[in-house]
Amino acid sequence: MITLLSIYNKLLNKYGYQGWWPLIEHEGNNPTKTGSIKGYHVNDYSFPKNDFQRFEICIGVILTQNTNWVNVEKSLNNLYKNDFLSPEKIINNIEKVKELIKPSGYFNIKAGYLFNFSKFYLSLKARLPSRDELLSVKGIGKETADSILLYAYNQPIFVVDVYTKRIFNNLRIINSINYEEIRAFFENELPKDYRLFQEFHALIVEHAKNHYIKKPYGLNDFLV
DNA sequence: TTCCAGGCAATAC
DNA sequence: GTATTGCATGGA
Repeated sequence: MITLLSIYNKLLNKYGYQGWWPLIEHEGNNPTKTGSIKGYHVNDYSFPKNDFQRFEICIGVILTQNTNWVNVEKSLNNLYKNDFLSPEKIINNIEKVKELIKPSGYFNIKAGYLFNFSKFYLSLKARLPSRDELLSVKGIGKETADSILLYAYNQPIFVVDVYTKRIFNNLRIINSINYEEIRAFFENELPKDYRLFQEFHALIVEHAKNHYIKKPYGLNDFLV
């Protein structure tokens, strides 16, 4: 009997704690994996520590839509150096935002997304948003909403990305491309622990980068 | 040069 | 519900 928990443990044994979500406003306790951001916090789930870190995570989640994380780091550093990692600054000068986030691609579209989210974020007045509220913001789809809830608000919501679908369909553990169906499967099979969900999703991404980029996917996959 | 990257919205069936 | 397309930079 293959359980999701057994797969999680195999991934953890092989790749170790991933330290997600990386933060630039924090001296991490492990070396940077790629790029310039060193704020990976290995086996420490006490982040975000404050509202600044929470907002930074949300911005990073939006910028990394269909984009390499190293490119997102460049944009985050640009925003940080120019003191643009706040909703007030973002809604105040959208043209400057476009310039600063160019490295992470789709900069015209994403600047609009950051504007929409910043307006929404301010309207919350620091309270926890619901999933439906997040999904009502143009630019926030299912994966982005769930990533924000899981990593910025520590809510036990399982994030389903293209890698999750690729790996678990390939292993014949699921047979579905439906987002909500897959999310429900993981959330029902696993203990509802946000720390487990954060680590599991990060490990899925790491495993996919190693074995699920080039076809045939997962040849000799050690997970099963 | 080509391919890919921690998606989303709009559109067409 | 599912499939297709535009959005863009930068690294392998």
